[in-house]
Amino acid sequence: MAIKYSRQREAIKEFLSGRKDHPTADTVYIGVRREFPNISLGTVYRNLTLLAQMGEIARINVGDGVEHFDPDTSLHYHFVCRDCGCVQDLGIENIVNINEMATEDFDGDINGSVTYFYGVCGKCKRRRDS
Amino acid sequence: MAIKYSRQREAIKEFLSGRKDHPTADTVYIGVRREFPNISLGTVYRNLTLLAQMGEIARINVGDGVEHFDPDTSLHYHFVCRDCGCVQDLGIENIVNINEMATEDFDGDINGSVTYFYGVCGKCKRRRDS
DNA sequence: CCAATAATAGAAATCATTATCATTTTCTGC
DNA sequence: GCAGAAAATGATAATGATTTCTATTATTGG
Repeated sequence: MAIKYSRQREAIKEFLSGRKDHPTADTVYIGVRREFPNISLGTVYRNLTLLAQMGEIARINVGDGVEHFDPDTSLHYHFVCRDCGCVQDLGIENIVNINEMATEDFDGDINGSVTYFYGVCGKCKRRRDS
Repeated sequence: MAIKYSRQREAIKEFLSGRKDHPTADTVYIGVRREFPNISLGTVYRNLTLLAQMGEIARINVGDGVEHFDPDTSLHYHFVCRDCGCVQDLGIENIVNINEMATEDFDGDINGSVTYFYGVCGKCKRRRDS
C-alpha cells in the first residue's frame, strides 16, 4: 500500500509543526477543522497513526487516558501537571545508562524506556500562591 | 463515606496478593469469579480503584491501553514485553536524583516520576531463538 | 486523460471504564 | 439479636477514546 499525498495529512502535519503543547487527536481535529471544516475525526486518527509509524511525529501516553502527539521526535522528557493536565517538555539530558542498568539480572533484552515526570506546572503553582 | 467490609473486596485483595504478573481488571474479574460467580465487573473496577486510593495496591499504566494492578506498592520498575505484552518487575535500584535533575530549569514543582522499560522478555527471546 | 489504488467523510462498532439504581450487606447502638 | 442508616453490590446503561466499515472522492503513473 504505497502512501499517496493528502491535503488533510499535510494540514495535520502543519498544525502540529512547531507545537510544544502535545495536543490530543481531538485538539488536532478542532484545529484542522478551521481549514477543512468537514474533515473526519477518523481521518485525523488515521493520519496521526500513519505519521507516527513513519517516524514523523511521536505518540506519547502520559497515563491520563488520552493519547498525545509531539512533532519533536528527538529524545527528550515530558512533564505532566497534576493540576491542569498540561504536558510540557523538560530540558534535562538523557538519563545515562538507564537501559543498561535495567538489563542487569534480567533474562530478556531491554531496548527502550520511557520516563514521565509529574508535579505542578509553573502556571498552576503561581495561581495556587495567589 | 466510611468504608465498610466487603467479601468481594477481600477476594480481590487476596487474588492480587503475591502476584507478580500485574493483572488487568478483566483478569482479576475472571479470577475472582471462581469464588464469586456473579461478581460484577463494575464491582471489580470500583474496588480496584478504592484499593489504589487507599494505597493498598498500585495502578500501573504501561501505555498498552489497559490498566494493570500491582499488589507491590514499594518503589520498583516495570518492564513491558513488546512481543507478548507481559509486565514484569525489574530488580534495579532507584534511579538516583532523577526528580531533582529534572527540576533544573523548570519553573514548576516536580514531585514524582515513572519509568517503564521496553524490549523482549526472556520467554519470547528463547522462543525467537528456537 | 484514465484506470488503479489510496484516502476521505460519515457513521457505526468496539473496548475499557464509569455511572446509575434498585436490592442486599454491613455496621452501630439499643 | 434487631432496627435503621449507610455503604456495597449486580446488572445494565452510559461514556469517551479510538477503530473499523463503506460508498465516494482524490491522487498518481502511464
